[in-house]
Amino acid sequence: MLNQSEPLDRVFHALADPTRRALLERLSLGSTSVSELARPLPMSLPAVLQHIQVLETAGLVRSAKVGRTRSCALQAEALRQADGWIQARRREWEARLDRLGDYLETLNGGNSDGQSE
Amino acid sequence: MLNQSEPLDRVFHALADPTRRALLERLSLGSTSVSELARPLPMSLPAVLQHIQVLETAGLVRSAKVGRTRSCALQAEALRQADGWIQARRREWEARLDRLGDYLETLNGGNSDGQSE
DNA sequence: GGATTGGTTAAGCATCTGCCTAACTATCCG
DNA sequence: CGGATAGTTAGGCAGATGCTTAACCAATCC
Repeated sequence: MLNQSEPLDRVFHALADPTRRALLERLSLGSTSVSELARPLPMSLPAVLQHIQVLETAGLVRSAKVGRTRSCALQAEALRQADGWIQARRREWEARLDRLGDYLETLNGGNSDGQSE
Repeated sequence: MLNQSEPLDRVFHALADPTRRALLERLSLGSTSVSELARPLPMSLPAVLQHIQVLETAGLVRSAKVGRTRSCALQAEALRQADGWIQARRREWEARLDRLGDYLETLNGGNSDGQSE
């Protein structure tokens, strides 16, 4: 993709990085500052800033500056979107996998009569 | 990240692309072949192949060759991992957001006494 | 057997990512 | 005021990504 314009793109992309997931895990324990977030991480402050910006653009984090420190907090809404997509898929295909035929069908050559409903 | 070694990295990365999500949505209707998957997409067959390989590496799709066609099917397990991570986060922070103090705390400067438990 | 259909491999390219360092601004402390 | 602390901006670089075209292999089909 040249640029990830869709919200889901941004959310999943944000979640695809272990550093960013670590940030979210830390934030799920409570709001905190940028340098506090950066402390345990093996990288420079600017790098952490960039990760936070990615999270913020994805709508996973909101932040506000108070005095000279920036406080970051989680925002649940974006997660719900990602969750919603996954849930929809899980429902669809777990239902389907329950129908025994699908696996056999796969072994047999697939799309012969794949979508029997 | 230089390479995404962890499973969650691979799964979320795979989900971050709209083409790949479209493939999964199509596959959630039933197993099918590579060229069938490629037909509605505005890109070359090799490009679709690469997307499928990404999905397969992430454990979201399994495929097998039968005759000269390759049949692709969904695999639910990897999704459950991604889902699991999201659920854990949601539980943590939605519980937290229920505690009214957190939002105020954020507006007030954050990590002052952030993790009150 | 030769053309077709379905897939695969290889090479190349523009762009994006994640990181760094250096330099700069904006508080807050004494 | 002067120094320390917290964050921000800018520029740059190595490696990953998403795509393309061209060439190639392998089952079918006639």
